[in-house]
Amino acid sequence: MATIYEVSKLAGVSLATVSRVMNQNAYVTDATKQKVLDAMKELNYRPNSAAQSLALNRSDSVGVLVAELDGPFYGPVMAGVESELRKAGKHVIIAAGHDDEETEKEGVEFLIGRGCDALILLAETLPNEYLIELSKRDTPFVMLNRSTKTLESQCITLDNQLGGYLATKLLIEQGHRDIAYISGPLWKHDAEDRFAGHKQAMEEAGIEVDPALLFESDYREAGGSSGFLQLLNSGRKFTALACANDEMASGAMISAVQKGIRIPDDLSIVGFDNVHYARLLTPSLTTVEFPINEMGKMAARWVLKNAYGKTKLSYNNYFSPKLIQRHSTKPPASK
Amino acid sequence: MATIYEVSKLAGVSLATVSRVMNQNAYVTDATKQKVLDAMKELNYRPNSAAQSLALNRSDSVGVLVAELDGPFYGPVMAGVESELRKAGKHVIIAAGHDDEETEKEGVEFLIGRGCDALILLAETLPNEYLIELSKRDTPFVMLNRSTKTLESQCITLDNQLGGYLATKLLIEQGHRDIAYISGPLWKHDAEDRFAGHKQAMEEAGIEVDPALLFESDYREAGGSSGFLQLLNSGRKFTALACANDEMASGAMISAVQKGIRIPDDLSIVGFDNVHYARLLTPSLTTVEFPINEMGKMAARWVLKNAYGKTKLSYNNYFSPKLIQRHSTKPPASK
DNA sequence: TTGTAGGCGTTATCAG
DNA sequence: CTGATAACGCCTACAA
Repeated sequence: MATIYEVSKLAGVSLATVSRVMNQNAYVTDATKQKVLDAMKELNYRPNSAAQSLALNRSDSVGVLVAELDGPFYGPVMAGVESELRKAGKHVIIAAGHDDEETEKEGVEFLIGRGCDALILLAETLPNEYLIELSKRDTPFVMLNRSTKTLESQCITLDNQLGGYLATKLLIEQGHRDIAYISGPLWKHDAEDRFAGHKQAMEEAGIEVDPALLFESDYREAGGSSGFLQLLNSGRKFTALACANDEMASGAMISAVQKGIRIPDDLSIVGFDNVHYARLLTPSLTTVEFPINEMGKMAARWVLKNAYGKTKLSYNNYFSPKLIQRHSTKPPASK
Repeated sequence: MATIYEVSKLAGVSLATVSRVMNQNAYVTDATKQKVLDAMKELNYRPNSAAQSLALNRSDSVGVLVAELDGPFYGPVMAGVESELRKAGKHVIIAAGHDDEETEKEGVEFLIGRGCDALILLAETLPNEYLIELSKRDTPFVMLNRSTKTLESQCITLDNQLGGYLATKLLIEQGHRDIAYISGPLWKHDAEDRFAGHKQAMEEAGIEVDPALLFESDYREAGGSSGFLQLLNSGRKFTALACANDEMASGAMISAVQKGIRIPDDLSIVGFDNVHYARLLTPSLTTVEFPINEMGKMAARWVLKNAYGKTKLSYNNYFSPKLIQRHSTKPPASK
């Protein structure tokens, strides 16, 4: 690979001049500029980014940590981040945290070690203390779907509680009173908030939250299936089921159908996230929209603004969920 | 950030020694080694990877180019690649090509410019000539789901034709004779191959391929919907439909249901890829498995072997598709 | 076993 | 406007 030195020799100028035309940050005669450009073309010159990073103390790459690289939720985040960052000439380095504290920490160190200029973290298991420590180091970072008190300005969040509230409220408005709930792992902040929203809606309607109609699951499809089955076996009747995410809702739906339960006639189901395939289920799933792609873009803009000094950029760091009504919910059959 | 120089000073040794204990590639007294280790800990030292890259001419990162970062197909590829590479201490840099030739080329240059040691390409639009040119440059690369004659050893492929064949053959074996086909964009190699498999099965059964029962679409759900509708409006009867991927199959399925067509009673549908949600559709979708996650891992191993000299590693570069029978297919209703 | 010194490819600060 | 030259942080012969 050609170096800047060879280019300068061929063009008959000094390296400094070559560097100048590359970075267009200083005046160079059109004539010499042309000579340099020609030389670069002829040698098929590409700057060595490691050398640039070293000299500039900046790598033009930002690290993204998500739990998984596949799955209907994380894909759109990365897509949003990448599209926005790429436009700005920045690179995306990705690490998966697999919902494991140790792995997530390793991921962060991995990314920092790689010289990322900033980090975008979608991490559930990292303890607040760790994040606070991290904020004292030199790599700026922004968090998605997580709110840490002392780091508010670095958080891009969705009002999960409102989402949970809207979902259950719809059910109530439709006339349901016996409403079961399958939550995500309650140590996760968003699961906790969504559940709080559910309770809020119930209380507001004067309905007591029956512990027998609650099941704490894992945000996964299989977990939704087994949760539903447990609820069913408990013997307590319910005409509606709210799930803390669409994956569990789809699992529950599959299990319900297998048990001969008709949806929404015998049972209404509402999910959360509005993943891509929610619309494809039969019946199509009523759910709460989580604008995760958009939030990914906002995270990217946060980075552009706060780590790359693009001060003109603006971004949102608070999003509101919206209810998406489809066909998995309807008023309960009158007895 | 502390540098190797500060560590050496604190430990009272030379930089060379520090470097040696870091890289564990030369003998160092246990005593001095300990001193160095202590100093590193105390300063919370992390090597600067840009400097390492510059000195070693190696970045320990590999570039991955896929069409999209979301979607049910690409996620599992990245997950496979990342998991395998991460184990080996390599980083993954991701770029999206968006199925556009110019964007894909930019992506490749972007990745090379970033100093990737190797590339994993899942690119449909890059012309063979470009790839051949690329193979003459210094960054080794492997391609997924694409076979370029002169670059066979760098291709990890699935037998798409066999897959297409299996899908249609199932339909035929079930007694269908009037079989419609919605293909992917035929300029894509895999779409072409899958379609070839379809024709092969038809011919083998002595059934003529009726052009009125073919529709070339775009591999997307909406394309499957509109394709199906066109087929329906053509007036030609068909009792089964093979789609070149699951996304189009799901689109077709949705449209069929909206038209009051029962699946599989009135119409059998088979897809391709076995994406995650194929199982969640109603009825669950019969399809052809594309072990894309596994193939991603293989690509990673190719890189480890061919770009990082891990010669002991072995990998497969040829995969066979398997039919996954579910509930969207059954013998046609007897008239 | 340990230290010295040169080099990796760029950028940036000075002079000129 | 252009050219030396000193960083940037690390690796690796070569010496000691």
